[in-house]
Formats: sequence, structure tokens, C-alpha cells
Amino acid sequence: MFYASLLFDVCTILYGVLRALELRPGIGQIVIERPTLEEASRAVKNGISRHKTVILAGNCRVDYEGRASSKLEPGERIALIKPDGSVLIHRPRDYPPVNWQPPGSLFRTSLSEDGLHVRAFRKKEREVLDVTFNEISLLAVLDLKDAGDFYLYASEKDMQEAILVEPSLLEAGFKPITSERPVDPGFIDIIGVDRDNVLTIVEIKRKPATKDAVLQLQKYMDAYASDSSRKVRGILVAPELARGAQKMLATLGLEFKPLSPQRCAEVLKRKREKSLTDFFK
Amino acid sequence: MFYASLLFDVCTILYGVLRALELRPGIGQIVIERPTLEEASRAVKNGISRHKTVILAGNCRVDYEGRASSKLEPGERIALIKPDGSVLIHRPRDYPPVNWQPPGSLFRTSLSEDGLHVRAFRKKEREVLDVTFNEISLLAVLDLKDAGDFYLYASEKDMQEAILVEPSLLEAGFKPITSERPVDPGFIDIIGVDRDNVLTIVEIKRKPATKDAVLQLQKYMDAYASDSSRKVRGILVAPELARGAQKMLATLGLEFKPLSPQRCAEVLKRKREKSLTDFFK
DNA sequence: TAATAAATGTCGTTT
DNA sequence: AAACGACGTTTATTA
Repeated sequence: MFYASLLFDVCTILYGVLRALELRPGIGQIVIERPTLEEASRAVKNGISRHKTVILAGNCRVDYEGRASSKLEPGERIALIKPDGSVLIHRPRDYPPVNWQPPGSLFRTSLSEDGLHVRAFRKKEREVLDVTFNEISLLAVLDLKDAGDFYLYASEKDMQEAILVEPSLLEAGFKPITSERPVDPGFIDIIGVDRDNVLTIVEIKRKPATKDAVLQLQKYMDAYASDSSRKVRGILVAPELARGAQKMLATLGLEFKPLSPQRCAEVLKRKREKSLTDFFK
Repeated sequence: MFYASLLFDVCTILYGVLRALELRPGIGQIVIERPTLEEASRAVKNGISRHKTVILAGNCRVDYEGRASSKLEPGERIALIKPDGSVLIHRPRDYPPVNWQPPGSLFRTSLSEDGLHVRAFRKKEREVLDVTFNEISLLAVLDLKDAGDFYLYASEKDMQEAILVEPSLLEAGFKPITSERPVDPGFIDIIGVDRDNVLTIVEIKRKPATKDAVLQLQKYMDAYASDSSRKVRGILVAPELARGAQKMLATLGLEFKPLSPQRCAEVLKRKREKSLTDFFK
């Protein structure tokens, strides 16, 4: 056990020495556990100037001055500095960063008797973020290559909007009248009339519609059937019908229109592009 | 050079072996560069179950399914997993995470031929975040201790609100009438009457008030003096008066009330606590 | 550049 | 549990 520990320390020291001499080939990243503040200072400066992604973990205090002021007393946190000039200070809890600076920030790194200062400031906005580390447990300078495409498919709300701007997504001749109409149990997604002027109630689900969804639509139907003897159609819109929903739908005399959130997203995108094209011609 | 590289590799391997055997004493954190997926899997599982903070950097794809759906194609990112069950996926650019999961998420980590899967899900919200790493450049399991207090001092808006809910912050007997009133050049922060029913215009600054602030208040005064012969008081509220402002203030017959954003923040906090107390009694 | 609307907004407080 | 408002909101879109 003792020898293992000793061996480990020897390895760690050699590792550190070689790292400091930059003798490790072809890595493109720097990772140092418990670096000295001097080591960290050099690496951070170098990393920021070369537009790398820098991670610092350790004991720090944080001061912010801008639209408001804030002071965060010492504790162990993670600082994430990105090549685009954004900074995030994360405590070991909570989703939002406790302090931050948006992209475009400028940096000044310095050493003092207090510790390692990293200052991120935006001149125009007159905002300054100051992080002072007095102990660093982890330093990482990473060279992240990320060109992956990001696709966000529509939420239920977006599906609703897609049908409103392109009613033929539901069926030819459909005309929306209102949306988000409050009724007894909740909100009807869309109310409109079909090509034959028949009142049509639309319930939208972005996932395979279950029996619950069918019942929900039926409730809305009941609310309308009660105060009117007019014929009313009910259409359930969803990417697909879950098992069991088909039979219930048929029993209640309701209809189903398959529509995927992806499709809606595409239609909305095309509409936006079209309106942009129209604007320029 | 060759020997240095070789030596480095030997150190790295020994380091890894000793790490795997958990023979390193008294560190409380695990940091591995370019771990195997198996190593990473074990460490991540262990780290999450023991409520540590986990950082993973490397090539991954991300899928989200919940209120919306999203797909992020492969690229190098940083995953931050916190002890409170929050997850953040950060690309090497942008302030907001490209994907995330709020606190309270549950985790399932697994290995497949695709790579290392980390799934963060919230059952109640029916939201699932899936991150799949096929290559990991850095793994860190940190034991962050953070009990530091965070103080956010009020913004100007908050100072306004503090005076509105606790008018005696300005002076005894003050009664606010309107806030954010639009006038010719902009908005008057607060209009009210003092204990003698004299119309009072209040301009708030969260920083030492400069001559500009005095002039701004004077403009508002003029706007009111023009259509009324009533006596009107003008009070500048700020933590202090900047050099030069004192004389101008006296010349124009305006007044100054020192008030710090900190003080306002305290008052607001106490008010909130009080309303909470009232609720329970 | 300023104003407006959307967000997987999140995060509180209040009803 | 749902509703309402605030946020150092941030972000993108549009005039």
C-alpha cells in the first residue's frame, strides 16, 4: 500500500514535469490536478489567448458588478471559460450558473497574493465578473471541436401554430376560428370549420396519442354537444395512435390525423423563409 | 524526446492502474485523461451514486425528449452532472447549455457498442436526456464543498420596488402615487407626496449619483413645473453623491437621500420573509 | 440600434 | 397543483 502510494506520487510528479516541459506529444489538451496558482495562471492565459475551452475547479470567490452587484463568498466551484468569450461559474448545485458573462467578454488573468484572478468584462455593457481562486483542484485546457448540427423539433404549442398558419396540415378546406379556447375542463387547442362548414374540434398531441387523449377530446366534444345540436367533428392530431386508442376512437366516432412534430417544424420553417422571401421581392 | 514520451506513457499507464485500484490516498477526487469507456462508466456511476460532481468532456451525441425533442449530432462537448441531479451539456460556444435537465433528475449509466450512455430523466415531467459518448478526453469526479453565501445587491429596479413597498426608506410620511411614469424625456422612477402632501419626484441611481443624474432629475422637475405652479420637491436617491453633484444639487434646490442597493435588498428580503410568515400564522 | 416575442425558458411566490 | 411575475433573464427577429 505504501509503495503503491509512493509510486503514484512519483508518477504524478513525473507527469507534471513532463507536462510542464510540454513534452507530451499530440494531445492538444492540458489537464493538471492541483496545479500551483502559477502553473494555472500560465495555462489559463495561454488557453484563453489561443481560444481553447478552459475549466477551473477549486476554491474561489466571485464578484460581479454591472446591472446589479453580487458577491459570492469562498467555496468550491467550477468555472467554464469558452472560446467565444462566455464564462459560467457553477456551484455544485442548481441548473443556472451562480455568476456568468455572455459571449464576447474580454479577459484579464493575473496573480496576486489573494490568488489567481480571472476577470471577464464587457466594456460596452459596463459589466465585470471577477473570479479569484485561492486553490485549484483541477485545471483543464481543452481543444473542443464541435460542428455537429442541432435540431429542435416542435413542441405541442408549435404544432398548434403550424396548423394555424397552414390549416391544410389538418385537412384540405379546414379554417381555424380560435385557438386555446377555455372550456369546462381546460383548453381546446383549435376550433374551426371544415370544408362543409361543420364545426371541428382539434386536440393535438406531440406523442403517440393514448386513450387518455381520446377521452380528453371526447370531453371537449361533450362540452360542445351539450349546448348545441349542430353536428360537431372531433379530430385527434398526433404522430401516431397508441395501442388501444384506435378502438376507443372508432367507438366514440372521433377521427385521427397523423402529424409529426418534425413535419410541423419543417412547415413553420418554410413559412418563415417564405415570408422572408416575400419581404424582399 | 522519444524517451520523454515513452516515460510519459509509462507514468500515464501506472497512474491509470493505481487509480483503477483506488490506491491513491486522500484525494477525494478522480481525474482521468482519455479514460476507456469502461473506466469512465465505472467512475461516472460511482460518482453519481455518491453525489459527486461529474465532468465529462469528449465526443458525444445528445438526444432530448420531453416538452420538445432535440437531436444533437456528434461533436466534442462538456457534460456537467451535479449532485442535485441537474445536468448541463455545453458546446464550446454560447452561454446557455445546448441541452440540459433541471435538478431532481434520476440517472442511468450504461455501456453499449455505441459508447457510454448517460440518461437523465424526470419521471413526473416525462423528460429524458440521453448523452452518448464514443470518446472521452477528460473525466473528472469532484467532491466540491460549497457553503459560501451569495449576495445579490439590488438593481435600480429593485431599489424602486423597495421604496414602493417601504416608502419610509425615502423619508417618513412619504406616499408613492405612481412609478415608471412616462414624461417628455423618459420615465420618472417614482412620483408621490410627502408628509405635507407636497408633490415629490424621485430619481433613483444604484451608483454614486453624478451630475448627469442631477440634470436628469431637473428635467423631470421642469416637465412638472411647466404645467403647474404647485410646489414640487425633487429627491435624488443613490448610495452617495459623486464629486461635483453636491454643488449642482444645491444650486437647483434639489435634495439627496442616501440609500444603498444593499439596504434595499435587505428590505425586500425581509418583506418576502414577512409575507411568508404571515401566510403560516 | 432599439423594440418585441419566444424559450424544453427557470425559479420563485401566491392562490 | 396551477397561475402570475421577475430574471444581471438570454436569445433571436423585426422595424
